Amino acid sequence: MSTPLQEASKGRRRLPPEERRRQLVAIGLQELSTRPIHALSIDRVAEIAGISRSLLFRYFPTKQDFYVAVVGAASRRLLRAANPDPQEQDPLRAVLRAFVSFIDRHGDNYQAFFHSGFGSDPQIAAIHDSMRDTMVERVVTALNYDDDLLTRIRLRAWWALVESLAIDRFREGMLSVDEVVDYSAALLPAVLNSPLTFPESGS
Amino acid sequence: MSTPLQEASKGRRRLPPEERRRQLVAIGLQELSTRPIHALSIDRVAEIAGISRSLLFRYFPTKQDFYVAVVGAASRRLLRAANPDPQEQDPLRAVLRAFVSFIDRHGDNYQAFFHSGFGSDPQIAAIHDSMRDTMVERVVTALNYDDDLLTRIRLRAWWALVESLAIDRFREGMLSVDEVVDYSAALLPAVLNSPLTFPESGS
DNA sequence: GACTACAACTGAGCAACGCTCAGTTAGGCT
DNA sequence: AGCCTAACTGAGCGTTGCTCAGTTGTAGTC
Repeated sequence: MSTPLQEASKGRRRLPPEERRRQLVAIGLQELSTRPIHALSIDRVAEIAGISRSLLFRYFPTKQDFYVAVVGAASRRLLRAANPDPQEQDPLRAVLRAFVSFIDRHGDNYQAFFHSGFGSDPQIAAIHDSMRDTMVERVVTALNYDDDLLTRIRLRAWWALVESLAIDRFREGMLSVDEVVDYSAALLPAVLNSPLTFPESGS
Repeated sequence: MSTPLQEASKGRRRLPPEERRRQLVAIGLQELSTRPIHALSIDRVAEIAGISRSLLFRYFPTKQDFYVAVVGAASRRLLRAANPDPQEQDPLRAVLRAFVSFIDRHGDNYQAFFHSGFGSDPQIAAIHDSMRDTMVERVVTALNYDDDLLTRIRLRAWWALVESLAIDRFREGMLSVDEVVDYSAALLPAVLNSPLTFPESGS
């Protein structure tokens, strides 16, 4: 859209670094949504960008660096796009609706980047975890809740449930966004209040 | 243990194909639990096994084939190891306890193979999905439940919650297996009975 | 508008990779 | 002993990730 991936035929070269970097990451975003990393060569990225492989290594000294940058960008894009609408009355529903409707629009990409299983790549797993934590953080904020570790564990589990619902909704296409939002919100009290440990501090 | 990964120094060669295959998969299982595929070379596997790269390609015509075989084996191992104890009174709790305590014993491996995020490798994603479906199937069987699509979606979501709990328990180490089992079981009725769609067939 | 200087860029090339194929040899059979 | 199947190897091809010495576009000065 705003940044063309391929140079115009006779097109300009010698972009400012920031712009080139963005172009390369954009290409990675596009390519890695259909292919795993080990099936994407640096040569292919360079060819699409219309530059030499060497230049790519100036921006990303290692293929892994490129990979991490692309996945980080995907994560940031999700967090930006799934930002809750501050206008909405119910802040919890706002977070949920933002996320579920993001999956509605970009479900295939989301699955490719964050739900396909597998990897055991620590850097990538860290990005994934941090993304999930940010979403949970938003829920905590929306709820004005204490966030001790146990509550965090409950909320992470609940969020995994929400994620599964959002993806199944996208795949099966038989539930509305509102149904998923309402159902998820309805389950939250049970998740937060069902007893988990026997000798709790408070209560 | 039963199958040594490395040949004994002066050791025998020329294994029967089935045994060699098992050895290679075992090596893959071990290596891929710490490293992503694109960081594991066929040369390394061959070297550990004490054979030439060429031989490996007789068993697995493609690195991807090898990868798929290893992941499939990991999946089968999980399903076998997390089999519910038929002795147990409560069949639902049996499934849960089997799974949670499997994670307890092999959490790091499970994370590496099935929870690290990422991939967008269709064959791998298919194995992951099928594994999760099998676990949900066991729950359906344990409950003697109708399994229409909507119930499946609910159960898959609930299972995602259970998975998250089991992994967090493993990572944080502050919950007992029983606490996670009881909590998960306690949440199931709410998951199954909270309204999801407005015009349901029954009720 | 030519000169300079910096930095965006390239091309040739290396080691390691996935993968192939024409062979070699171990080991069970008669 | 000799044979014959098939488990195995080694040399080698194209491609990959990555390096480095060099080239060239372009912004700033005069």
